Amino acid sequence: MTRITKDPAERRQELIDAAEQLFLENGYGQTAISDIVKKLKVAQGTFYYYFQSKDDILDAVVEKNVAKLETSIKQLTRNGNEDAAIRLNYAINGILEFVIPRKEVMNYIHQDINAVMHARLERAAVERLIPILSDIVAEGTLQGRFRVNYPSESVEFLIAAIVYLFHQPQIYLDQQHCERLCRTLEIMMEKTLEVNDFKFKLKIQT
Amino acid sequence: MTRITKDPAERRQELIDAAEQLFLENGYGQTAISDIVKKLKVAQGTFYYYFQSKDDILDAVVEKNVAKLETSIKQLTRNGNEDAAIRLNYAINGILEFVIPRKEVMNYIHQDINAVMHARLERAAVERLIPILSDIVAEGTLQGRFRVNYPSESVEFLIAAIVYLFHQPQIYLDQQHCERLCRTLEIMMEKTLEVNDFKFKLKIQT
Amino acid sequence: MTRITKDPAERRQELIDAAEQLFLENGYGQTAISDIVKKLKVAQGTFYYYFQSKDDILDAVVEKNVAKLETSIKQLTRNGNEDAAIRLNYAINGILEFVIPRKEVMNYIHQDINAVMHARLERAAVERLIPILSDIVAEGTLQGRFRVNYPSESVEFLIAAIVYLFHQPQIYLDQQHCERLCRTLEIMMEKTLEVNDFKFKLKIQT
Amino acid sequence: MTRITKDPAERRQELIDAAEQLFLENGYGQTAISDIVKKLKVAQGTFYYYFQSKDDILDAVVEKNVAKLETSIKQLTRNGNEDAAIRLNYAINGILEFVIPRKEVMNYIHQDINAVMHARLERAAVERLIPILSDIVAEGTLQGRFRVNYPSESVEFLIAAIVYLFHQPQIYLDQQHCERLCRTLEIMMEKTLEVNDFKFKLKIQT
DNA sequence: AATGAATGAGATTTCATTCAT
DNA sequence: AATGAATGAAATCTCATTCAT
Repeated sequence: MTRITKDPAERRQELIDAAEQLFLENGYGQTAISDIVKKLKVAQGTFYYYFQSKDDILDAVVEKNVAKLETSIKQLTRNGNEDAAIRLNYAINGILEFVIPRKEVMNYIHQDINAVMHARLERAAVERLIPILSDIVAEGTLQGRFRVNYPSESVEFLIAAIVYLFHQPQIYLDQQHCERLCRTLEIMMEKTLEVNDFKFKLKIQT
Repeated sequence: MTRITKDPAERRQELIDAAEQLFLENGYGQTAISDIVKKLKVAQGTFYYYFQSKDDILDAVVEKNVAKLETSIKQLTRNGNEDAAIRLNYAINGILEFVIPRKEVMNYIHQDINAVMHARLERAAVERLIPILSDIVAEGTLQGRFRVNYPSESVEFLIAAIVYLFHQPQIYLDQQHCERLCRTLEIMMEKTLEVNDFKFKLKIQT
Repeated sequence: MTRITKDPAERRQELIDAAEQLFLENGYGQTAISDIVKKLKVAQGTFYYYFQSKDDILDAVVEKNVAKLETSIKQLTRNGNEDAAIRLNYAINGILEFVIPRKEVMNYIHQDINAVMHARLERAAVERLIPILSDIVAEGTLQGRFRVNYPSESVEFLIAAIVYLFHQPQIYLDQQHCERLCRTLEIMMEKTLEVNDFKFKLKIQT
Repeated sequence: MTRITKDPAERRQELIDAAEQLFLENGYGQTAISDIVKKLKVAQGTFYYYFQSKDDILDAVVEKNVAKLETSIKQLTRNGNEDAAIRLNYAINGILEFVIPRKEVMNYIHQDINAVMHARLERAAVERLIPILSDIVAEGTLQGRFRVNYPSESVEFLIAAIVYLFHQPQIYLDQQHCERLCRTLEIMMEKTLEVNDFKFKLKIQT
């Protein structure tokens, strides 16, 4: 009825934010466009003014998160003068922090309710993180800090490990297991990169 | 319609098989119950005589595959007298063989069309594989074949790596990358388990 | 299909009216949503834009009728200066007129085809009529026009009698029986309310 | 598999009893044939050996109850030498006792979940009770015990009153209201039948 | 008398998307 | 830029009933 006009960019962002929240809470499949517009109290048609389809806004939500993650990790590791091991440690913790969902959110992600969004998010995140971490590892290798034959591929498996953690809902239930996983990953990194005189230190805040 | 009565177990299996194929081809969400029954030329109600819901048959499909995988891996590693490293090598290759989809199937699994089924399958497979591999690694550790602090958790990350491979559609497109990933994983295993005098040898048949 | 947009209130009313007619003709259980929308030549989804469920529109149909009945009876008895007996007589005849279905409709209501709608309608009607009639009887009692110990409960049974008539399909078949029932009810009212110098006069138009 | 043969009459009765209980608990519409046979652990087909349709067994359930009611009331009033007022009093209390559902059952009958069965039961019960009560009232009238113009029709409304009570779920919640309704009905009977030197005494055991 | 697998029509409901305003 | 009523295909699931054994 009364029509509220906003800056298009802002409106678009609002839609993305609302969608993100609902996708997290109820799952992508369980969220209807009508839920999104209801939340913002705009008309159904408004949605389609900004997005071509439901799939389209999922892309936007994913992109938003991945971009944020990318920026954050780049920021943490931007100091090229710093020790590669330290930078890598920063990066991994940055990813963990970002990616391991907060306990509250965890309630929603149970089951495979969000399989669709997860899969999309994961793929995008992996693609964007690989080059960043690869650079660090490659650099560290050049500097003799690491010794590793396939820096890029090793990074892939390192990220795979983090993705795995992300998928384990019981992380929050079993604090000890969580600790052990962190320790294990630290050691695996050490061994894999053959780094000496440095201890990786991972932390998952539950 | 002439009525064809079958042994319930057989009919049930037929339904599971048909569902599996359709889920793979078109995705879980894109497959309707009506597609399944049409394929078998049975009535819609027949489906619901055997399964409570669509979700229910997904469980059955997943269980069928996981059970097959489990059996296969147990079979490959059953010889307790054999060297733990060899048995582990068998196991990993067995999983890879089973889990990395055949090229033809790969066409369908593109995108996240099967995110739901994948997520379910993955979780179940991981749960069932961890104890098997853990046993081997633990044994190998006792025998002094491996040296590893957290056998079980290390196995988890090892499986995470395989899961990662499973998710990479480009494996088939870039043969070289695939090779490098295998080499990398072999080395990581060696280093992580601190195994000497043994070279893991992974193979992904594309 | 060319899209015809209407004032929501109007569209909603159309749906209610169509549903009412179909419920009466074929019974609630026998009426499918698709019948309703077909009748109006609107899409299936349009129904669900206005009502949450089939049950929901039944409520609306019932409410529409009960509200109409209530208004009608209030209207007939609104003159507080009039003799309570006369007002009560008006009310009862008003209810009979409204509630005893027209002969044509009667064809459909045979059997228990409409048990669900009836039950719902009845309950709602009873609840709304009791206070109106109770007021009149209570007033008449105060004025010494009636003598009755439990005005409200007596009204309940009076309404029960009308409900009973409503349930007798043979009323139309046996004109004489119908007459006798009316006479009986008149006398019972007289006796129960101990009203003198007034004869209730009921009429069922068949 | 193992096939248990029973006396047909017994099996039939078991089916009726099981159906009755389920209809009461869950409603006629909500009870599937499969529920009935599951309860008795017989095959689906067995049902159709004894009954033609679901509707058919509803008839049987209704008939069982009505017959029981009829027998019970006839039994209570069989002594033709007794005072007609006393016999009528017996009859009414007998009906109340039979018809007003036990508190436990009441939990299920809420709403219109049982509208179909109720309607059927009611119609049958009314039809069978009218002649019995009419006889008593007619006899009492001949004996000068009652004075009433339309005995049969008066009985109809009397029964209507009881049916009304049967429909009031709140009877159990509001003990006082229940009492008042009984008192009111007693008085209405007295007045309607113009009986002297006798007080009807109704009782609803909650 | 009994079994129980099979039938299949049909019902309700959902929701992404469109479009006239 | 925005509205929101309207669309309609499609999907899941129910269940009374049948019938070969």
